[in-house]
Amino acid sequence: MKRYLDFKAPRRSTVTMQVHGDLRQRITTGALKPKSSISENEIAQSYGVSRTPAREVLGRLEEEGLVEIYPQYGSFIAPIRAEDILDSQFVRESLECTALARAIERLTPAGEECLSGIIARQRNAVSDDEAAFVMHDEDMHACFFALAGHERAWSVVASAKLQLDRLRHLSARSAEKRLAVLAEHETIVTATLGRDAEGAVAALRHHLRGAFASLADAQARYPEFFAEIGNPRPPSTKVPLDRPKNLATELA
Amino acid sequence: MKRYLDFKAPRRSTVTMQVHGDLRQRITTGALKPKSSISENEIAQSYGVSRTPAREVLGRLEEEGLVEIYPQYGSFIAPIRAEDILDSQFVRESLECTALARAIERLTPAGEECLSGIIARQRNAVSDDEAAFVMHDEDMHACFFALAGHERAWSVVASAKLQLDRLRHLSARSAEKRLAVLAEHETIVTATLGRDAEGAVAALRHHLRGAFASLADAQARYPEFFAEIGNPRPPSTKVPLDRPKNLATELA
DNA sequence: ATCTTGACGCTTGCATGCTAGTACTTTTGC
DNA sequence: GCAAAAGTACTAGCATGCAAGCGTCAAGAT
Repeated sequence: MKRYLDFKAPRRSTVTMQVHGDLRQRITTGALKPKSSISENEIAQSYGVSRTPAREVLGRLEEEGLVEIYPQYGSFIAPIRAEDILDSQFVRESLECTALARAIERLTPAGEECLSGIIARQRNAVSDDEAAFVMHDEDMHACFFALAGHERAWSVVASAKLQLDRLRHLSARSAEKRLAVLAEHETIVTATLGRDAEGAVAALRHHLRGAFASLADAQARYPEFFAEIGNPRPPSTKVPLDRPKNLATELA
Repeated sequence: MKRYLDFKAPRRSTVTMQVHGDLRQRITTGALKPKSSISENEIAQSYGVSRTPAREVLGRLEEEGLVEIYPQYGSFIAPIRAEDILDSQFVRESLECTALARAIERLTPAGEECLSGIIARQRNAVSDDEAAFVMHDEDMHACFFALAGHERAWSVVASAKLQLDRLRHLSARSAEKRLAVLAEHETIVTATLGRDAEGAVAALRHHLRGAFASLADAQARYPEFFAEIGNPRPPSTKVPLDRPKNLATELA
């Protein structure tokens, strides 16, 4: 029996990880369209790997809510569900606003500098480098969690954000919109540096809500990407964390 | 190419699901001790299945933070990490308090009855049926999310709760403690039914914090179950959702 | 013309064999 | 005696084969 080593090098990259990351990006960006078919064999062949890692990737994507697997029938890119968008928004807004408030309580000079630096870098990228702009955007949001002393909680938001990102990529992006986003970021950071917790949280909440305001519009423009109403997401492969009872029915 | 069917029966139970659920419970309840070895072959043999589902289960458990996998060396029940406990507590407290506040805004007679029923059933189980007591406990917390209209957000809390549950099972339970928990629940529900959002949230926050107050004590009593300081959880198999940059170092 | 039925192709679930890499043990060289 | 090096037993990552279940569609019965 091997024994646990308290200091152990982290695991290196595997084929499964790489394919998983690539497919996740292609789904969230919309390169792979919702409801389209995606089988184990298809993944295995297109990436030149065997069915084992392909199968594992499908399982991970299903846990993330990006894929639906129907045994003996097929697997599909999950349609976008309005309820998922709303729930993800709820999770993100709640966690991030709480984190920001706590970050302001603990704000140090080093933290101030970190925030200022992110905004400065984002301002540089606003006009021409969209990839860098998005990266700095995420940095700012993650920074709130780091400053709050709960860096790992950001990963929870990042999971919820997957669904929101799918929606975001359905809307056209432009330099004007990036400018507006930057302005909102600056408002948040300015209030944060001024220790104005209430104002900063309000600005953050407004910023986050703007991101998903396009839900109705996207639903109207791309109805084929959305789930039919009354078609709840099928339960995942993982055994449900709570008991299977449906509380909603008890409330009806 | 198969096509997506909007109305499709959910997938049935698989061997992977069953083993996953069983192992998850045995880890969170402490039946499997942190840092102990758990290999693919061991799982496969003890459950009478092949290595494929066993391997898949290990992967899922790793994503949940309950197992650590070291390639070509072995897999182990993850040690309990104080930082994980604190972050999980942060996530749960933030989401659940937000949900409760929103639930009070939307509270209907049916919702009131649902809450009262849960409390009544829990009161019946307080003295002799611990399993039922815990079940009704979870029901109440999940109910807040259902009443808030974000039932799916509860699954996020349930994930975070896994780490907290591991800690909870290190503390002895007794009928007295159950009575205290019931009293706290009653305080929360009474304030909720009275539309006292501030009081209800405060009571809930106090209730949630009591659950993890035993961290220092457990760490002192069972040091062998906890991770050494400065031994961060190794990155999971899944490609990180955020960029690998460590914001904490930038702040130091 | 319509309905039933059965063969077919495709899918995922699971079993198994092989390989490369790890920590540990033994042997070897001095 | 001791350190370095070769050997060993185990691990997880990956490839591949088989089985069971699903929808599809064509052939046949009514």
